[in-house]
Amino acid sequence: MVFSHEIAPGQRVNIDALSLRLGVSQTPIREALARLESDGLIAKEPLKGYSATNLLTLKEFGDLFRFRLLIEPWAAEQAAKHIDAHGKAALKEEMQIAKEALKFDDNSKIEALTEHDARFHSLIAELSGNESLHQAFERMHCHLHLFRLFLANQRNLVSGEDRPAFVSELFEQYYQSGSGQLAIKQHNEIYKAITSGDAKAAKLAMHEHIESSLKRFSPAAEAINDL
Amino acid sequence: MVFSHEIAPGQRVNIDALSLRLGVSQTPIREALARLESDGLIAKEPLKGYSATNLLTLKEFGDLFRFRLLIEPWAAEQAAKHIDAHGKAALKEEMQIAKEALKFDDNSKIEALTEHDARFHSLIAELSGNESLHQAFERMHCHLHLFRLFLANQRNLVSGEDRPAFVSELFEQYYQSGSGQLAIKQHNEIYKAITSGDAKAAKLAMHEHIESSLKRFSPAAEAINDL
DNA sequence: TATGCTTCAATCCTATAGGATTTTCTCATT
DNA sequence: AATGAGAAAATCCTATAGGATTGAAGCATA
Repeated sequence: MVFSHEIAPGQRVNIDALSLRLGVSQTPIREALARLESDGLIAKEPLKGYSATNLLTLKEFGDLFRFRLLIEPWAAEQAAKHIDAHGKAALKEEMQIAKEALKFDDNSKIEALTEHDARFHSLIAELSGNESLHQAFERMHCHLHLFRLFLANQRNLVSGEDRPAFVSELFEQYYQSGSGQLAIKQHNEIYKAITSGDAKAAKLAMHEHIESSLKRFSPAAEAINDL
Repeated sequence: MVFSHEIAPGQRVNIDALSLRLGVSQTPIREALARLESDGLIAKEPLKGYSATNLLTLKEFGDLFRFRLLIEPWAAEQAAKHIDAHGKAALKEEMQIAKEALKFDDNSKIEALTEHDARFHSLIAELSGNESLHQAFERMHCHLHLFRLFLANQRNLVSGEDRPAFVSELFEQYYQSGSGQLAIKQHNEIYKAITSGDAKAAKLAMHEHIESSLKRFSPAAEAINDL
């Protein structure tokens, strides 16, 4: 419900209402909220209640990408060093899904590519073989994922002239057929480097991909920060 | 209770018993366990119950240190770049505590230095200015902290001849007055580099400190893994 | 008209009880 | 003596009810 913005960023979460809505009692609701709090998706104020956390601020957005630039190129490098048949198959399958997704229509394509991107980076974190890195990545990545789902949601909700310029720009530059396959091309570079065991190339390709990503999303992050 | 080994690694956690023991009902117990599960300190098996997670395996131990080698030198580097008066004061105070702790007797010294080490590294992660890194560090570090508290506990519990060799060796090498101040010396190197704004030196000093730490603790990690 | 106090509603927080599942113990059979 | 089935105990899981705290509305007074 947080990811689908059924519970919007900043919105308060009523335990009683959720309990009725989902047809379960309050105890399992409270457990779930406690877990989400650990993930940073829900904030708790004692004696006041729970509420969904706000979207990333501009600083948090920058911190997240600088952290990604620190750990993900290394993860790709390690993945290239340790890659095996099982890992190759998993990567190949994920790339196949991405290629199929490019044939979808706009809305479906955006949704499919967003999900693909999350799985692709998560997979490489896993293939790094370092459990600490993998866990750290997963915990961090859900915030970025939420950020992008928010953008996709904005594109669907706000139609025509009311739609903020940065939203239209972002999606036309990124997801449309022209340069829209850019991310997939970059993923493919990373994929080839890892499966061929070229650690150095994998590291470099990941670094460039994340920097490219940062440049694309920065205007959106700034616009959201000013809201 | 997990940190103090009142709940030992691997031991099952009975909700009813905890509820009686702490004088509260089951609901707040369940919430706390849900949070600890997110931290990886407690594991849940549905319809079976909760139990404290086991100590780090040898692989997890290695993963954790390789991850530290990736993020902490960078954190020290960033801290040196962004250091301000407030940060300098905090670091200075922490180093002062460490120097005082060296005067304590054996048991108190070990306890104090373990706590100091946790705070020192955490502080630098914070001073890096990167919130993503700081959070990732905190989540990971509690496992290492638990690992070392376990060692300190072993030293207290197992007396004389029954004490495993690696436990005695570790503490004599590390905490005793001879080379025991090694970690503090290394901390001091890092401290000086950061406060003087020498980013390169801070990064290097942190890297060497963690590698040194890894060498000291590896025998213990292997021995525990074989238990 | 603005400020402060009181009262009421909403919501969180906790406690207790009952149903469901798992585990363990006992007993009978091979 | 060992194995399998059945029953009982332990434990988890959920639901409901009541106490405690917070926030807002209403009223009186300066």
